[in-house]
Amino acid sequence: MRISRDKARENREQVIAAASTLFRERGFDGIGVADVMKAAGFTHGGFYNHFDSKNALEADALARGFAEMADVRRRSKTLPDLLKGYLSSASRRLPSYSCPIPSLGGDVARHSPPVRAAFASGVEEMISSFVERLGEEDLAEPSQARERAVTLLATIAGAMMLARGVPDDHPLARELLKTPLAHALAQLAAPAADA
Amino acid sequence: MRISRDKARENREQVIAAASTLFRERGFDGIGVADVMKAAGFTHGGFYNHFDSKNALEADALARGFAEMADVRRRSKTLPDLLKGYLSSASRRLPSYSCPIPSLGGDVARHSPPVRAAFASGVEEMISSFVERLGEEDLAEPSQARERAVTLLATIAGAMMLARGVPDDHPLARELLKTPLAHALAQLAAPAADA
DNA sequence: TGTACATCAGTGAACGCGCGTTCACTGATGTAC
DNA sequence: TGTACATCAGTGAACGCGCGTTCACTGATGTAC
Repeated sequence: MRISRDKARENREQVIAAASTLFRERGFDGIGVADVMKAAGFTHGGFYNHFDSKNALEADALARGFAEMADVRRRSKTLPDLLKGYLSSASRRLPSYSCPIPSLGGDVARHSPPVRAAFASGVEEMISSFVERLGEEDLAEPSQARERAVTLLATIAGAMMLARGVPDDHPLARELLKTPLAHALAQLAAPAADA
Repeated sequence: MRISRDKARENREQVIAAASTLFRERGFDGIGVADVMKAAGFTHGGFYNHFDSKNALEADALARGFAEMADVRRRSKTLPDLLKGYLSSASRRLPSYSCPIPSLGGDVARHSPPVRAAFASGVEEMISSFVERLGEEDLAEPSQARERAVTLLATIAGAMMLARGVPDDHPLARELLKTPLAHALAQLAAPAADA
């Protein structure tokens, strides 16, 4: 049965949304086209009406993940709040609804150019939004805001990746979230403290 | 043809060594048992004489990667030198011979308990060695050394993961190494600067 | 020390499964008149 | 506005390939006497 153009567009979005959460949870290679289509409520055959390949979906799903993060940022009142959420144990437990960088960043380096381009856009967007926040909230010297933002992203993304890799009951699981968070918050409180 | 016990043990090490570099370069899912055996100079059939499963090899290969990093650390005169090497563009280009965290950390969270246990050991070992260096080289207050080391590892591992994900010719590829490195070095130079 | 036999590391074919992709088909939608 | 036809989103079977794992076999090594 054919579907209306609008409905088809909507269905495509459903597929991307499903892929976005599933990839973050299980990795690009841990989820198949059929799994994604099933999660979106379809059979796998129709996939290629919407996407050229699984690779194309990966790029779209990654971009969607970053777009969701932008929403999360918009909902955070302050940068410190945002950091607390980012490095929370809830976030550690739920990669499907968290930043795509810790879960997919390592894989991205080995994926297709469109995936890497989507990754670069998402990373740049996160850095830019941190720069803006640092300025607005008076948390860094304007001349240092960009440097601060870049390092901050590296720290929180790295911390979450490390915390997720370690077994759930390992003391490091907690330490790898708590310590970098405390350190990041302390840095923001002392904007002129480092060179 | 049967092989001597010593030779067999040596062959096993060859397989682990090959797996260690190949997994870092292409990810656990990007390399098959047959690829690893071929790289080590064998046919794939003998694999199960040495390992219970591919999963078991993954754990051993990860541990080997961390052991190689320990060698690299031993060869670095100072912690700043070590950081420069870690965040060098050569290291970005050669994941096979670099720290397993940026390339495999994200995947580890989705792998078997033995792999995660090996990851936790490797991470703890890196943190401990950083703590030691910070103390020996007088780069941090003893009371803050552990916190510094944890955050430092998160920052450099996150930075390398981000830099590798971005396309090679993207400005972020350079910025994501340079900025966190400068920031880390500045922190070490001012050990008492933050709360 | 020498001999006979059991062991087992490595070989290469084969199995079975999952996955990305293709394809013929269906029938409601969109369009041309 | 109504009718006839073309389009195409979604279905479900099928294809082909790669991969983890198994297995019968080989022949040098290790061992028992």
